[in-house]
Amino acid sequence: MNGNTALHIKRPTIRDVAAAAQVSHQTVSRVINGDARVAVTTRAKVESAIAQLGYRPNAIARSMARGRTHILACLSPNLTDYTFASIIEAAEVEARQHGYFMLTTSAPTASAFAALVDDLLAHGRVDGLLVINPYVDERWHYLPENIPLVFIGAHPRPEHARIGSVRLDDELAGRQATEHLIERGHTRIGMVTGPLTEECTQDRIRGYEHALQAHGLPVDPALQVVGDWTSPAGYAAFKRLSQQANPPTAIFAQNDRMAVGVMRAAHELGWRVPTQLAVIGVDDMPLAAYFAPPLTTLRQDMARIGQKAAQQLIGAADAPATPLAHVRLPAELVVRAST
Amino acid sequence: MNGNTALHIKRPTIRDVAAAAQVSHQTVSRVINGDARVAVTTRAKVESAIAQLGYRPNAIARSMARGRTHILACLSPNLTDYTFASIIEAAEVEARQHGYFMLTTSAPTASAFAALVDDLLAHGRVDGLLVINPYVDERWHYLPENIPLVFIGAHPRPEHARIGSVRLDDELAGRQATEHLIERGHTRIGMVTGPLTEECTQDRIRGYEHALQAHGLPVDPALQVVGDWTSPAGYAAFKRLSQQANPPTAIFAQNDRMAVGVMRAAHELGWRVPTQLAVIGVDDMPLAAYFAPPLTTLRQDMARIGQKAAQQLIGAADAPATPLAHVRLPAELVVRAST
DNA sequence: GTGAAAGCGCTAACAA
DNA sequence: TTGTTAGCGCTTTCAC
Repeated sequence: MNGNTALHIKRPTIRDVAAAAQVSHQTVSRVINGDARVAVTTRAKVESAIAQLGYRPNAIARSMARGRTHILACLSPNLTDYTFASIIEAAEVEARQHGYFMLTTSAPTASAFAALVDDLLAHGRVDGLLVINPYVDERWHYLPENIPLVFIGAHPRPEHARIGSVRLDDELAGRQATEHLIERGHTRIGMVTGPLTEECTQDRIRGYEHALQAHGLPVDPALQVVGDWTSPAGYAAFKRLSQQANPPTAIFAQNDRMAVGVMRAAHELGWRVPTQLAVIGVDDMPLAAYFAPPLTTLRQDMARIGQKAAQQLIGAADAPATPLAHVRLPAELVVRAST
Repeated sequence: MNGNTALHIKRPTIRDVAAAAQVSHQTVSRVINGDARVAVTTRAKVESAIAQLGYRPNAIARSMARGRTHILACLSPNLTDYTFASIIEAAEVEARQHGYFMLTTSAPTASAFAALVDDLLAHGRVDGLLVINPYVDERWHYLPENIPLVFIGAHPRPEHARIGSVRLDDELAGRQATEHLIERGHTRIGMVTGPLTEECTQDRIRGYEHALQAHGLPVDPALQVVGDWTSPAGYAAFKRLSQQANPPTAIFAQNDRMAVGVMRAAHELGWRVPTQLAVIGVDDMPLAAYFAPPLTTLRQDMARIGQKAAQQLIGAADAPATPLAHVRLPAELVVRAST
């Protein structure tokens, strides 16, 4: 058998099996769907015919008849961000264990997102949607209404009822990071944030401010710089912060990439980390331990986030009445050498 | 209109449109498929009915009738490796521009791969397969025969006819890296490789050896250490290489992550980079510029690889007779401060 | 327990 | 140029 002939072999259908087993195609359908109302002997006959012909049910035909595709889609701003990729990978694995496949798509802008949702949904291709960072821009305006939805990394706004969510407990993470720096004796703690429009940015800010207040430390707006999650943003932020009359002795960067940018700027300016400047990030990306010095950070359990999100979505896809939950997972402090 | 009612609205079908426009459903089909044989007036009537009802063709029904799904799948060892993720992202964007969606799946092991292929293919869910790193293990044994296939990162073996491929010109990259170090004056150049079973590892080794020979330098097996693409492997490799009586003054790491591991080990041992040890990697991952010192590397154009691979696969899916090609893309030297 | 009939929404072949 | 008639492979009534 070679590829050429294989291309032209017509796969057996339920009717071929029925003919071989000398039953109706309906009985075959019952067998492959595990229907109890089939005599043992009949079932055996059918099963042997299935094995003999190498029959496999056609997923498209099933989707057609049932009105469900057993395909989920994940809409992410991109696929290359390590946190997104890890979440998607875990979600996909979980989905597959429940008999679902995952279509992954990236939509860098709100309008690309809108087009994507339209394509995906209007055509009835998917049974549910995982949306990573729905509030990263205006994309949430284009959310569909007639399909199960689970957000990752954000809590649905009040107007979005019936949407599940899974995310890091960002406020707690902000508090943990800040308290760790306070415990190390720092009192002037700077912060590099994500974009202010993102909910997790706001939550991490809140955690930071609560921690300072809880320890009787002032909240100085001059110590906060807005970034965009990239290393260059962290780099620029510290160049700015370091010029202050009374510069910070520690930086809480809201993610690892910005933390790395901060360290690079500090290095260029001749500041030693951690003795002259302590730096802490969030995420625990795989290379965190390989910077100079190895980065202290708050580990986010991406695998668990993806898994939980997929579970919720599948629950809702399988049984539309399933109530959706809002899950928050804690971060774990990983102390290395940058603090 | 709220989510609840939307859930129960039955989407209009081709027949609803036909009724509204007072034509046969077949005429509607012709209109939505851009068939020329439709009178202008009829077309206008149909189009306005479509607009009015908000009709959208159902993709599943189309797949059913046409026997094609317009879905491709990408099988990757994982989704989190930056190079894989970039390739997949680009392939997905390209696919979507041609009306295809991309199902992404990760199969860490050969047996997971086999199960996946079986699920995907037997059920007739996809029109083509992108396989990243098919020779990473025994997974290539489980390749399907009756569907267009494109490999990424490896050239199909002779027994796999009719399979396309796209990859980096690994031999050239190995040569470029080595020659760059030679130009810097190094004569004892160590190498940390990927797993020897992978084709790209072998090709990069070949490029390295050719470069040495071309410059009259000896090929010393004691200077080569096998790694597994991870940072810890690079770290361990240099710890070993540094203990030699006559240790190397430069290291060609076959990817950036291992290069970073090498730099970390060197740092711990008190070797200064690049004065006492030059280090070059391959990939140009986004954080390459943020290590200490910033990493010199050979940039791999992942976006282009993914795009080319998707183009080939789509060509083959759209017209099965399309000949498949074997594309090799050159790497680009990016000089930073580690050499 | 089993089978016959109808239909999911669309495309394709053939008529008109 | 348009409409009619058959399916695609399966599930879902509803009989028997």
